[in-house]
Amino acid sequence: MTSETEDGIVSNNQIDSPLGEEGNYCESANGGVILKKGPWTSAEDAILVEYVKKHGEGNWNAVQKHSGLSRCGKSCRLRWANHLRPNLKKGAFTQEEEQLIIELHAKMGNKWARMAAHLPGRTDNEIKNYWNTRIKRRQRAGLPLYPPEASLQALQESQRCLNIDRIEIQNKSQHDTLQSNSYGIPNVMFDNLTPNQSILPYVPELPDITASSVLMKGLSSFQYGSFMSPIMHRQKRLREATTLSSSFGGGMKNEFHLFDQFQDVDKAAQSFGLPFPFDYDSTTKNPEFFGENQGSHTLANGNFSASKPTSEAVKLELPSLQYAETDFGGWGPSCSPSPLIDSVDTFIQSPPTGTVESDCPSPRNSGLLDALLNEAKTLSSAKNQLSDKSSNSSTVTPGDNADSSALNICVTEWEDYGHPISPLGHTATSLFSECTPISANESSFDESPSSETFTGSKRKFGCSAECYVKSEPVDQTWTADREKESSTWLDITSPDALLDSGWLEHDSAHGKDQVIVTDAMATLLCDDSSSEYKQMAAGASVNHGWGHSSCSWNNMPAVYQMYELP
DNA sequence: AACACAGGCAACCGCCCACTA
DNA sequence: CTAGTGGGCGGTTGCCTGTGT
Repeated sequence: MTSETEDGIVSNNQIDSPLGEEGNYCESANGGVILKKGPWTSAEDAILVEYVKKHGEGNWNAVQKHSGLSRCGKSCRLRWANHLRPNLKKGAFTQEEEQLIIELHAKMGNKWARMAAHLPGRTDNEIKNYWNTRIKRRQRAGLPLYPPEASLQALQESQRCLNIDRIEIQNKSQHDTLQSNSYGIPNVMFDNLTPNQSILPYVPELPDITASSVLMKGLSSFQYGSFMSPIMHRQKRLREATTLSSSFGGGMKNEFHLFDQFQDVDKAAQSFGLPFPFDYDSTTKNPEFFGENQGSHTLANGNFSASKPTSEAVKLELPSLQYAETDFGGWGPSCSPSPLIDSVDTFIQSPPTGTVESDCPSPRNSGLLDALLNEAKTLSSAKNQLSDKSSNSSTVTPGDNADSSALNICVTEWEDYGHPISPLGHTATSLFSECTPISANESSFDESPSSETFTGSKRKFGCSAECYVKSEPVDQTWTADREKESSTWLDITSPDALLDSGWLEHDSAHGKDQVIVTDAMATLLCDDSSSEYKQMAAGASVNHGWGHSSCSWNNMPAVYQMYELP
């Protein structure tokens, strides 16, 4: 807590001594010097500012030696970065900043420092606090974390990323070395770059559906895999504070920088559950889209954030948007809500002990999903064939009504997914019903209207959001067609449903419950890889959930592990 | 008006990782 | 290989403020 208000009024008892006699002290690591903790005094600030003026930033541990300031280096660095640094903005975020934060978070996840790089004068901590507060608010209000605009933008960019990924992989397969360009990124990647991509200027536009995007499309249901990326691969975190701007501008150090960024963008968009290629217009014009996506967002709201080591219960840290939807639209006639939420949530809370990591050297190692993808890619030599097959199975046609509905998540659909044993403690239906269609003018991202609508008093937030939100009118655009669609939704939270749907088959002929991955999924995974997994799956005894698999569960690809039930 | 309570927020701490000498 | 350093991020703490009683 600062000792100084924004007007420069210094609080009492903290003015005179740089040591701040009221402060806490701790033993220094070196020399037994007592270092102060706690709030900074203005005198300390002055010392630090003076030091930085003289010596510049960096070498923070020298501050204490040279200036006599009884603060550890890190404390000095943080103080400088968060409070004393020139050009720091103080005060509330502007609407533009809020919007940018939302967009950035949709793309990056909890990459506060990187987000801060896009917000001059703002610090990562400031953004984090803002976001966490915002999350709480929206969770209570049963609102989605992201407005549709941010979702769509992130989605579009993610599609490009997927395409880039495809190209990169193709490039690798065609050239063992990356000598064609020093970064291993085809020149074509930048040819169609949209110059107005303020958020992700490095993301080029690439046309068409691709093998990897098809995979993503089909597997984006398992976005949790990639959501865990920052957790599971934290050790692989790359330094990229400057790469957002520098990578495209030529400052990129290597291809991994670039692709790590893609990975983050990737994660954001995998969750949208939108058909590919994504038709922006058809969806943005469809009011249902926004409202219905909320359902998943609401779900995600309930799952939000934080990370733990992989070996323990894992909480999600990526934006809810990123695990907002499963994308059965890519597999079936339309996009679906997130039937995996429950099961995946369970999965995440009790992940398999093994680490699903691909040996594939792809730089896009973003977690379970990427691991799967990499495996699939590695195993598959017929990348483009997959695209054909998958596009056949995913009959989404941009622009038509079916497509629009494919983007939608309807209450009734959610009711289909209301799993009685949801570990979330309530069904997806109830979660969805808590959310309210987002209005176009909510693009201000101000939650207060919702608060008023639902509560009239923040105090009332203490009550479950559904107490207030359920009174909101249900999506009136529900149609018979979509209701029909809903009957085709696959509830893969239940192995039975998988079995019923044909995705999995009992092999009762062998006298015991076995699961065989059907060709449909095989197609999705591409034939080569799936055949391998088929064998693995065939050896797994189902026992209502694959947790009792007799084959090596840890060796199962993430996509199958996701089916584990509570 | 006083009080209790809950939420918002700023700021710090601890852990971890990447980089570098 | 190791220690030092900088940096990122999750979590926590405590104060402030608004609201209801």
